[in-house]
Amino acid sequence: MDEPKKRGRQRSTVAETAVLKATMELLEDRPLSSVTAEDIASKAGVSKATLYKWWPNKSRIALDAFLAQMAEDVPIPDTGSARLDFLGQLKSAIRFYTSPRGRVLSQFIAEGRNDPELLKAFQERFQEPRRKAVRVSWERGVARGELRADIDAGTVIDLLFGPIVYRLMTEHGPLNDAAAEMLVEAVFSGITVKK
Amino acid sequence: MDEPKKRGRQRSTVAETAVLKATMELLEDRPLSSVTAEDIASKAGVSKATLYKWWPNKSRIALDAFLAQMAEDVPIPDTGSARLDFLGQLKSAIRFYTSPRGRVLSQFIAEGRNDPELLKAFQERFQEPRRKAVRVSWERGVARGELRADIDAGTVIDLLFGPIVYRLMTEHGPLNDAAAEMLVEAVFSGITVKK
Amino acid sequence: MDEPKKRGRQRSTVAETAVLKATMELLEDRPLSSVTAEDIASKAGVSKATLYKWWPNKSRIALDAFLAQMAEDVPIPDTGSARLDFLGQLKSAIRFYTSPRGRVLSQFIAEGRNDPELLKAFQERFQEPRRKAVRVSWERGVARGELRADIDAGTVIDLLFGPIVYRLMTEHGPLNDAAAEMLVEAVFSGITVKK
Amino acid sequence: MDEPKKRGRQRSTVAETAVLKATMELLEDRPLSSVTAEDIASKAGVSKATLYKWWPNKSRIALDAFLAQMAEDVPIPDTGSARLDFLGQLKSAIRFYTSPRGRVLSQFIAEGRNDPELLKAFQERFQEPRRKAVRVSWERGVARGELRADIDAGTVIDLLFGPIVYRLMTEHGPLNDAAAEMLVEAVFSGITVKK
DNA sequence: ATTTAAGCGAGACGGTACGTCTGGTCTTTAT
DNA sequence: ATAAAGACCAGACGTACCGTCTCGCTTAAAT
Repeated sequence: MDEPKKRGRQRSTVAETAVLKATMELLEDRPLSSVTAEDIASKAGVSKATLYKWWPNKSRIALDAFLAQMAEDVPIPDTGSARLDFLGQLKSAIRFYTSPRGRVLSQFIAEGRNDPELLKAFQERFQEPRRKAVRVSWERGVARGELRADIDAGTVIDLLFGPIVYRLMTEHGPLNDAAAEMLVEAVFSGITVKK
Repeated sequence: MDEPKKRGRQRSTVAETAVLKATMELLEDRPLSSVTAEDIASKAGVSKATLYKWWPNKSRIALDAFLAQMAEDVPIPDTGSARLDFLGQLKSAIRFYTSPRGRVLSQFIAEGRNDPELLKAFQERFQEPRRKAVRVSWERGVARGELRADIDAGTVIDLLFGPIVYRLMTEHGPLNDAAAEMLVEAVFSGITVKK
Repeated sequence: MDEPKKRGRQRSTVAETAVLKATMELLEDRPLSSVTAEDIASKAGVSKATLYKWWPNKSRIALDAFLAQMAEDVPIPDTGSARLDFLGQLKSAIRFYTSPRGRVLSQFIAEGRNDPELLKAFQERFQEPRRKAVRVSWERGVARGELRADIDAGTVIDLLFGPIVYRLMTEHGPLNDAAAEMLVEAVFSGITVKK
Repeated sequence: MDEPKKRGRQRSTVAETAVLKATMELLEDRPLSSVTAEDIASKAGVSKATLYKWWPNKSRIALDAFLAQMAEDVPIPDTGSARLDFLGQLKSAIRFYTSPRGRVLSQFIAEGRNDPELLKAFQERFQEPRRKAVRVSWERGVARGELRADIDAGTVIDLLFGPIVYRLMTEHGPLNDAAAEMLVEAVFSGITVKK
């Protein structure tokens, strides 16, 4: 590789890892707003200066911590049936969103309201890869002639994931396998009565 | 009436109105997190003590300010067609969400992550009445035989409004009349190819 | 008196007194540079915000603390003999400078090197009153015909107090009654051999 | 020569000189407290580690920088008149103290309040040689019968230099040739009226 | 008419987190 | 071995905002 191998002390991977790990553990316990930079620093055994040397603020540390423990690449199911593919994706999304680690996600969406940079980073590094995976399933279904070519992928993705995100944020409805199944059924068949 | 007419100086409606008005004006400019209690107090010509006498915290002032300027009751369209009813409701929701005043709404959902009380109040006083209006349309459609009786109203409401809230929170897709039409089309007809 | 009695909560004299007292106690133990604002706040049972509301920085708190425990007005001895007056003033200055509280004084002169505002305040509020008292003694001596009218008071004051301040700052010589007597003898009689 | 020529890279005299020069230039501009170790390192083109390898702390670098640019040995005037000798020494001291480089001196006295080691080093390496030179003049004057043998040299030195140091530290009076002359006149003749 | 129980504006206060800064140490690679 | 680069820790700094509190004034029902 063409790494020029910088002079001087190298960035401590130990410190970075410790920070991300400590942050994630704290976030599983309590909301980002109640985790302080000092909490992170002391739990990670790192100085606050180091935190602010590498990250612009607390939220970005949290985002990195969150992403670091996510699988690198998003699996794309291929059952041969678009419906089953989507159902699988929905169910696994729901399972993750409702896990201790996944709950953190709603914090980023919330924090994104006050921090456009964070929102952008979150979109690029978390949302986009996942939306892309769904898009692939969609295109396969269209290619197979199962799905309507006249609807755009973005609309469909939001149709499936919007309700889930909505429930994640406001907790007004169930988030479980049954919910996934109902959504998929409605989206696939439509809500109207067929003659 | 059964007002015992309390002794002493009465609560100043002038002050309350001024607070709600000032708050709303501030919220149209910048996010709740950057509006301070002092900002509100000084803009309203009111003391901070008065604020905290009547509201438990800043967010609840904001919520009251937001609700105060909303129409008392939610109109329920009745065109005779469930599809047109929903389309109208969606479009008007989108128009509101994207207005200066409507944008504030996302702040409450965000703030709700750290403040369960606020979330609850927001749900009861804002969400529920609107969801109820949609539910009425749904039931009319079912009664008319247009819509499937085997899908529950909650699922359908989230199917229509989830994508919009999702886009409101993360700004990843368009929020306009066209989006409303695409959503309604997909939800009504389903996404599969009919033979 | 015509104090219009300001509206709102009055400045807490309790807090102010506590701050000054705590600060002075800390300063008797260790140098200003090692006393932190937080030390003062916590020892005084006051918040850091209150500190910075009333004082621009730590040094000014220290100066106020120092001055608060000094006698309001400087006594001017009047023995009828300029020599005895000066000797008394010198001895009591030395006694104070070498006391735990007096040692703090050198901190202000030192800190004054980095903080012109502090130096100015220190001069006006501590030095000037004391120099004035000596000046009065000087003028009495001149009026009585004991002391030379052709030397200016400033020079004489510095001749008496310069050596003491010098020793206070660099600790290179004794600071006691004997030193005061030697200084006075030399200054009064001159250092040359009289025929 | 018999230097065993140690293995490895030799201590860079270039680096040392650069550090001292850079430090002195910085100190002529602004107080020691606002010159950071990093300022010195970067201006000297040297790493901070090198600084702390050769000097225990910032103040000691400054002291070395200050002393490096002073004449090695202090001239001892010998006009045959103690009064003229002292006057010359006083004037040249004042001229130096008020020069850009000389002003730095007050920083060491100030810093000495928090750093006894520094004070000690400053005394030994700067003060003592200068005091010794004055002491020699004093002894010559005593030997010639001009000056009183019953006053100790330390007292006289402080009588002459104390006022100057005092004015250097608190800037309350003039520091110039005229001041030197007034001091010498007062110290030599005494402040009392002779019959 | 007088009391008395609020309500209110002004603004001080304690608490607590923020993000910045500097001093001084340590690690890595280059000389 | 010594240097330059630069990451690192410790911990103080001064600022900001929250929500509470105290003060003295005003208002209006109850006496």
